[in-house]
Amino acid sequence: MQKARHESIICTVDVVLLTLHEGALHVVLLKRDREPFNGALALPGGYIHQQEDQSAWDAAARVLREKTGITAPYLEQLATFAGPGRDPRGWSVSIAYYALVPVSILPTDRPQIVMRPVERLPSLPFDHKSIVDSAVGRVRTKSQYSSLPVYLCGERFTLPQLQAVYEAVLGEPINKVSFRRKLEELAMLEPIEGAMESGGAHRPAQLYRLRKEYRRSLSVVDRGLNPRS
Amino acid sequence: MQKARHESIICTVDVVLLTLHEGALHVVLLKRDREPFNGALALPGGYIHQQEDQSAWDAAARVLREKTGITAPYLEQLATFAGPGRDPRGWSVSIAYYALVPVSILPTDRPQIVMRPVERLPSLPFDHKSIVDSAVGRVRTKSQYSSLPVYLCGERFTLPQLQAVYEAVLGEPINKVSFRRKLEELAMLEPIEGAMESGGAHRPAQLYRLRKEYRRSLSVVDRGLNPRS
DNA sequence: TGAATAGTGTCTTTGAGACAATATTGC
DNA sequence: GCAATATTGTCTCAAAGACACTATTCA
Repeated sequence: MQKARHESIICTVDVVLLTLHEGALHVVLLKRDREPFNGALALPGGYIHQQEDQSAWDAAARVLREKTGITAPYLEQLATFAGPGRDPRGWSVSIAYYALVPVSILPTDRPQIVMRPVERLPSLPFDHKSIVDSAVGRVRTKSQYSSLPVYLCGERFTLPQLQAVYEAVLGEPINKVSFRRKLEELAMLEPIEGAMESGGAHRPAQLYRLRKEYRRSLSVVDRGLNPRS
Repeated sequence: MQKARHESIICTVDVVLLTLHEGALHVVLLKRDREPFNGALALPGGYIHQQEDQSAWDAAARVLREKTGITAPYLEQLATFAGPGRDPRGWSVSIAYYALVPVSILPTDRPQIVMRPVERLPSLPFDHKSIVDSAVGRVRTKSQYSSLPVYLCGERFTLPQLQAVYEAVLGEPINKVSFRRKLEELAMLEPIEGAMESGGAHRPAQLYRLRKEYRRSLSVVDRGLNPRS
């Protein structure tokens, strides 16, 4: 029925780290410092370490931390990419994760870490282009019915800022009234005492933050054939 | 940054094969014929075969075919389960898939293949309970906004039958008019010339089938914060 | 005061559910 | 015709979008 032995398969995790920069989704890429594809820009990734990692999520978080210094963002499994041709070293499995962070927490002092707009990706090694495209699709879909984009904002943000983030991710304008009604319904934000203004010659906007119970999770709206009943 | 060597990790695929039986979702389980957990009921699964499999999907389809005889159902990647504790043999990765089939195509002549309702699962080895629960959750969620449940029907079905399938999967009644409006909108069904009646003393229902372009894919309804614009 | 953007009220449109009328079959 | 279920029409209700009005700040 099946072979008793299994030849060793290359087992890795890759992380699609997304952020918003100049109003557009960007993916964080690293210049590789080893073969294969030494010197090429690629997703942060690495082998699973059986001694350290208690799960694939742990491995992804560790790889992200080791390669970019980023800790504990929103990090979720995307899909697994596997096959004989995606890595020149042989049959390989990559468990892909995606993460969202505000651009402000990205390290700026490491030239090997760069950001590229997801709409104009450079050529990428392995099947990393498919992985990025898949992550972007997932983020767009999930943003339609959840609070996912808040993880692209910093800790404090105004509703107009958050709406701009949603619009950048979804690539289309959103009705302001509906947007605020929906956020009200999701009940995951709380106002902070103290408004911001900076923009200047206009009414300042209320600052909000995620309520504690949503700091690391999502709020999802009901939807479907029959959300009622 | 990372170890140059990677010890061999156990790489498998598992398939959550779901069907509808007596109005309830059931998962197909196999009596294991080898260690570990010899004799226990478990998901059909097996090693990736580097020589044969061109992808993880291929491996899942092969495993399903070899273990149950079922070919080419709706088969989609679910998620990957990995860690040091889920398999007594060591750090393991299982790329899980789920499949939907009409109960009529299940083999009935093999006693090692059984069906269990997903609401009353027997105890399962490995983390197969988590995998099944995850698949059931995915199917329920996806059924809310897509045509997924049609793959639980045979090739020909009436709208009342299909509605009953949706209701069984979602676990709640659906408004008949809305249901038909939604199917109309999805535009994936076509009537077959010829009605069925069997039930007897009442008006017969029109038989439908999937339109060719949807035979192996899904139709998904728009949804979200701003489906318009 | 005027420009600019934040925040809110409300009318309109759209889509889903309720309900019921009509259609068709076997007895 | 009667029972039973399929199919369709239409009214009602709720959510989403459009639009505009008010609020607040700085120059």
